[in-house]
Amino acid sequence: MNPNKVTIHDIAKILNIDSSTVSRALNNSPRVTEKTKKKIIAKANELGYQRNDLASNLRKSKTNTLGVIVPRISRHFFSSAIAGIEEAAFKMGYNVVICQSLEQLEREKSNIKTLLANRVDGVLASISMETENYDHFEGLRKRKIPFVFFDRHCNIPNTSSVLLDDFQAGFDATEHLIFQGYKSIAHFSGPKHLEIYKNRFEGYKAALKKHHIDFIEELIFYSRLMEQDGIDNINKLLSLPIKVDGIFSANDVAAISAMKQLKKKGLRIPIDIGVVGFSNEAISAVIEPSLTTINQPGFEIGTRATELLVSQIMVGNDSFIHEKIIIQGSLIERESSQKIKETIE
Amino acid sequence: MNPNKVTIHDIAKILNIDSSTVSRALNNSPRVTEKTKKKIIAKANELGYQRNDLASNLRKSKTNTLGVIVPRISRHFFSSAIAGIEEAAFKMGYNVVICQSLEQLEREKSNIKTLLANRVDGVLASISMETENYDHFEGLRKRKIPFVFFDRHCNIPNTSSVLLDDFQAGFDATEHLIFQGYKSIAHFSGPKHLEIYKNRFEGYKAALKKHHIDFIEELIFYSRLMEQDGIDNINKLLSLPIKVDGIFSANDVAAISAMKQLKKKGLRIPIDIGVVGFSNEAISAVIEPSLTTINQPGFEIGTRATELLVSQIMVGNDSFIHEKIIIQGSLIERESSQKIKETIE
DNA sequence: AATAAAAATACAATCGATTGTATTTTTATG
DNA sequence: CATAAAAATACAATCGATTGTATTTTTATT
Repeated sequence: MNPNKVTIHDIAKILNIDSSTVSRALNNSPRVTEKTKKKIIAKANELGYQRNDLASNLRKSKTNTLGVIVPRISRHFFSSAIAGIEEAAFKMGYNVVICQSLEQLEREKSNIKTLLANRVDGVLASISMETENYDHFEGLRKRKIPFVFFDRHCNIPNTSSVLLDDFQAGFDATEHLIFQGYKSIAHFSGPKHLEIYKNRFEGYKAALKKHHIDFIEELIFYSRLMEQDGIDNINKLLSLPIKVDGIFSANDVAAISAMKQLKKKGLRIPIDIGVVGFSNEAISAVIEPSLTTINQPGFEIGTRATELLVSQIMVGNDSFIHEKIIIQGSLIERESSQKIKETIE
Repeated sequence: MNPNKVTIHDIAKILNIDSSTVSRALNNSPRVTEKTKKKIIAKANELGYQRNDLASNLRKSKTNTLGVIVPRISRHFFSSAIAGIEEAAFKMGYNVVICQSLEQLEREKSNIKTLLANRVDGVLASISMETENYDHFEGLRKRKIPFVFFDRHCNIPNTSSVLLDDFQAGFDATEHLIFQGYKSIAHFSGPKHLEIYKNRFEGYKAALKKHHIDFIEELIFYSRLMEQDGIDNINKLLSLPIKVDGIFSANDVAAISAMKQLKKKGLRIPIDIGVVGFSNEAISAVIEPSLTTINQPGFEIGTRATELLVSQIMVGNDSFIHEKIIIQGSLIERESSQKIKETIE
């Protein structure tokens, strides 16, 4: 017999008992004697029985599975968040299904459809850069499937999310540059509709204000913060009539390509210009000069988001407590912004 | 009504037709009139109907889902392989479920159990460093679930796999060092039982032999090729009575930490010692000096493996054609091994 | 208009496990 | 030993979709 086809009915027939007893035995129900349980479990192992979760989940209308949607799994922040999610989910008896939107709205929509069709018990999501319309998430809500945003969230009422304190991190990054003596600081921001970039930008502005530095509109560069964008931003920046001596980039990828371009143009980092990134990608510690950046505790954000989600699944009705958890990032000071030290040496 | 609870029976009742007709209409069966189809689809959309794949898959005993097991999604090679897998799977109408073994045998086993319970149609796997026993894969075979290894495979008969030509790549890497004038070349190898490391090692030996360089057992360092291992290897290597002027590391991670340690010990790369890695991690292009390495075409390996797996699923019986596909890697020459250039300049 | 052929739809079993209720068996008590 | 109470197991419906077969309706032909 193909062991993949072994069902509780086969076991029941062989042992001449009812399949309901087999089911209960395999689920360790107190309604079955130890003796019978042993017999059943032994036979199940012998036949290589493997429960069919499709049938089980269908009957229970519960899959014990959480869906995760991230822009890309290869980004350091997301892969560590996923590690945290898997860890927390496993502890609480949940499986995890991972989807990538690859920063595309259409993919994100289709991810949600797939998760829906597979009846996941809840969804954890970090939205794509293209996502400006949130109807697909409203669809989840209509179907009463709890969801929690982490990091990149949607600004829609009554949703739970676990977020980095992007304002504070943006503030810290900028103030660090100011403390180091940089005076004319540009900012590389991401798509305007994304809350995280708005908040990092607001933090930047607040730091300037605190230190009585004029905010100059021309020093803000919007892009998708991809590799090419960092290069383009530098080219634009160098053609400005204003002399810039510091850059706070809202991600590391753009910061790193910007540094390369700066070097190519003959500028010295951190002496002529200081650079601070955001996310603490693995590369940032290795490049030369190493990149000062904000560390986002991905693992913790993942676990917290998962715990929040599971607690909402447990409650099980509409009366979720829609909670926002704010996690603090931390500035990692590296070479790319050490004007003081470099100048002294 | 909770839209998540809408079934074909609800639609059938409302329209006063049979649920089988609804099912056929939604699956675009020719057995239903266009007029009826339109009516049904309209009502389905109105109610926010979403097929329950659990029920559908249970009935069809086919999930249209492929399971993927990788050591970690954060490694560049694996995330690009996954991109290739998703691309190919999507084209052929399959979903993909990703699992991480985190290099642990126990996790790998439990991944297989989960995939089995969820009745995936096939499995793509790259085994963990701990995997020396292949019983869990034999379990898949017993259940007649096709599987294909990619990159890190098991050397068991009658399995399909898509592999890098590790021998050739190891040969090329080593010969490149020899061409550059390095004469005493050490090799950092991985766990002995993994085929990929065996083959890279064999390639190394073959290159030495071709160029009449004696093979010296002491110059082979086995480890798990993690960050710390690169450092440890250098310390051991520098304490040898033999002067080493080249290193071929079986992965980039160990190569990079080794370079750091070499620099710390005052050795100049590539003048005093040349280094070649393996895998072409993103960091390798960015560090200084940039690392010469072997590029593994992850995306292609992913698509090829997926195509092979799906073809075996299609055949559907035991008579799989167990195929091995060998893909060529390519040497990417960067600064860490350019003795010739550096010496001339 | 009658009737055969074809088209459209309805019926009913099925996938495999779960679970409330009913029945049988065992144990305890007078 | 009788009988109630408790324990163990059996029965049967159910989750939601699919699909082979049966039935009804429509269309075509004479």
